[in-house]
Parts: sequence; C-alpha cells; structure tokens
Amino acid sequence: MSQRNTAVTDQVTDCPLPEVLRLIGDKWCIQILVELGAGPRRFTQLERAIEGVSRRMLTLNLRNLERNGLITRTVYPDAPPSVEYALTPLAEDVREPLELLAQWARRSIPALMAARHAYDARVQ
Amino acid sequence: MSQRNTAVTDQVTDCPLPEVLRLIGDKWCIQILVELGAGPRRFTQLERAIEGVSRRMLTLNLRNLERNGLITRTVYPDAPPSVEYALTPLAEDVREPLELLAQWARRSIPALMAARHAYDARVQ
DNA sequence: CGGGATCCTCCCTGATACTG
DNA sequence: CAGTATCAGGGAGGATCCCG
Repeated sequence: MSQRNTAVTDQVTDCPLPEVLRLIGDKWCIQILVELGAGPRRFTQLERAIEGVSRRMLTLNLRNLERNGLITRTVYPDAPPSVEYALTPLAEDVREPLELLAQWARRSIPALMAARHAYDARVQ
Repeated sequence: MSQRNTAVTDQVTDCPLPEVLRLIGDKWCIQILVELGAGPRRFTQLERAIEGVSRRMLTLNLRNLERNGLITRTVYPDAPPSVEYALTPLAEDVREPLELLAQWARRSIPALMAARHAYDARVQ
C-alpha cells in the first residue's frame, strides 16, 4: 500500500514504519513481546503478568503475533492443557530497536510531560 | 499507571513503550514526523503528502504532537493564512530509534509476510 | 489557507458465558 | 487450562459544513 512518489523522503524512514506498527503496535503486543522476552510463558501466566488485558484481546494479540511469525505456540497434550508461547528469532531481533525506542522514551518522557502541562496551561 | 511488581521484567524494556506508543503511534503521527523530518511543512503540504489522512485527523494528530512538545506550530499572519510545522529537538532525537525500527522492518517484512502466508495457508 | 464543530458510522474492546 | 462465541458500549476516525 501507499504507492507514493515523494522523492524527498523516500530515502529511508517513511515506508515501513506505519506497516510495522500495525503489526506490533496493537496495544498489548509490545507487552506480550516484553514478557516473552524474559522467557517462554503459558497463557495464564501472560494473562496474569500483563494485568489489564482481557482474555479475548490476549488471544487475538497472540494469534496475530503467531500469524506474523513473531511468536511460536506449542501445545503440550497434558491432562490439564498446556500451551507455551515463545519468541521467534524474528522477534528477538526487534527487541533491540524497541529497547532503543524505550531508552528514548525514558529520557524524554519528563520533557514530554512538561510540554504537555505547558500546553494545557496555555490553552486551558 | 501500571503499578506492577514484576520483578522479572522490570529491568529495562517494559514500562515506557506502551506509553510512548500512545504518544507517537496514533496512526498518522509517524508519517507526520517523517514528513517533517525532511523539513518544515505547511498544513496543506502535509495534507497532500500524507495522502489518505482526513483534515480532521491531521489536525488532531498535529495538535497532539504539538501538545507533547514534538512539533512546533508557527503562524505567519499573511493575507492567505500560513502555518508552518516543524520538528522540535525532542522529535529529532526520536528519529534515530524510529529509523532503527524501520531498518528492522525493512529487513523483516519479507519474513513476516512469508510467516503470515504460511499461517493463513495452514489455518485457511 | 487552516482549521473548528458537528454528525454519523464502524470497529475495537470488554464482559460474560460456554467448551474441550 | 486455554481458549471460542456472542452481545453490547464507546471511542476512533471519516464526511461535511462553516468560519477567520
């Protein structure tokens, strides 16, 4: 999609970001990736760890991540059903860029908040 | 928000990402930042460049970015009104992490697509 | 030109209940 | 335990009109 002819900005930055954010920006996806970054997890473990996610959204996000090859879903045919989720190498690779983004966030959130308060005070 | 006690994953990655994605992940924000990364732009320039954005959403996203201190809005009191948007240093800083994320996306989108097709074929 | 205000419409999401 | 199915509400986003 987005067959544009922007000769100015077609160098590096523009194309893939919106698309990739639609892949991993699904509100819970990041937290799932982070949680799985600490090791494989079962469904209920994720449900408890992320805390705030509904069963439905957790399922949908896991399906989506699995569909895009970012996590694996392994079913162990135990008496109590057991399903384990884990990151794929593809997802491991994305953790570094995300970590850098998180570092920027950590540095900048105070400034962002300050700007926001200033704006809100100015506009009321 | 999210006053959690996850001793395992509270090291680096988890906290700020969802929050920062709510700041710059607003579907058009990234493209605005990218377009402004090539230089200051006027409202209609952005509207034409991004192509697909509605006037309303462009306005809202610009307001939001301005509110968070990521862009500046300069009004030139010309006969035809002229408003120029430009990145702040805060936004310049985020372009590097975003660029790395974009690089990962460029590398990985083929694999992501392949995984998706494989999944769709498997599940139909 | 650069928006603000309004309306309207989905889709996303949460809650709940059911299943293997 | 690990989901699926269904229903209902709210908010994101588009279209349109209007104004400085």
